[in-house]
Amino acid sequence: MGRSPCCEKEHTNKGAWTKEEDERLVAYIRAHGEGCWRSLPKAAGLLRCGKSCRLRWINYLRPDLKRGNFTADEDDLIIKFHSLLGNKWSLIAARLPGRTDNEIKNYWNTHIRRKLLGRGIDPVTHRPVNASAAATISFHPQPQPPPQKEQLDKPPRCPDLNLDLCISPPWQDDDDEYNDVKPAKKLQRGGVCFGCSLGLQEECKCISSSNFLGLRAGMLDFRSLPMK
DNA sequence: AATGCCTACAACCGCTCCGTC
DNA sequence: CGACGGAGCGGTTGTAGGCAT
Repeated sequence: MGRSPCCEKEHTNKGAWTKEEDERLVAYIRAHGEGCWRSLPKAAGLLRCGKSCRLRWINYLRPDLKRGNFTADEDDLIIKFHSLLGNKWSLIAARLPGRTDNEIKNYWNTHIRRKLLGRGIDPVTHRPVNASAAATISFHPQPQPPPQKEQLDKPPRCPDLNLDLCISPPWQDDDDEYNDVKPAKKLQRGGVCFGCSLGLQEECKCISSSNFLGLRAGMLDFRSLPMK
């Protein structure tokens, strides 16, 4: 027995939203607030999936959205955040007020990726393209003997890449209790805050206050800080 | 004017996370 | 402690509009 679908597909509209649908959704959320997306469409009189309503509100209808072109400062921030966080668009969006994860993701794929490639920078590794190629080559520099069975079960590890989403002092690697914590929890349990890791925070109590990535303090507006 | 290609972005889909029971 | 269900995330797709031919 599988999970029940999030909505009755045969009774829901798909594709672009009409002005009337937008107005209904906005009016309902203004009156009742966000939340309970699954039941919202029915309550609001919309023939839409709850997920679709949530996406439309978050990415397009929310009143605090900035919209319009990205500034050069925002470009730089996105690149910096992406170099540290990877494709964690929601985390990046949380630090760019008025921007959504979808918007940043699209902007990255259509503009910034190309911009970095044009500068000869690999948009995935944030290293010069030639260096990335060299790193790839050096990863298997010589013909390798046939892998053992246990090696086949594990993906190859690149020695240059730490794929764990964790920016933290090295001592935490030896902390067994800490290693049992899921990555998302680790982000909230200490280490250097995101501002410090970028060199944007001049005075910060990130370690003592466990304010990594600004998750405890809420949204940080890095645009108010000097760019280096 | 017609056609084809390219770009940008809104929206969808499938999966994971996380709270609740 | 595991199952379930809602919410959220990230990858991908669809399509409208712009541009070149």
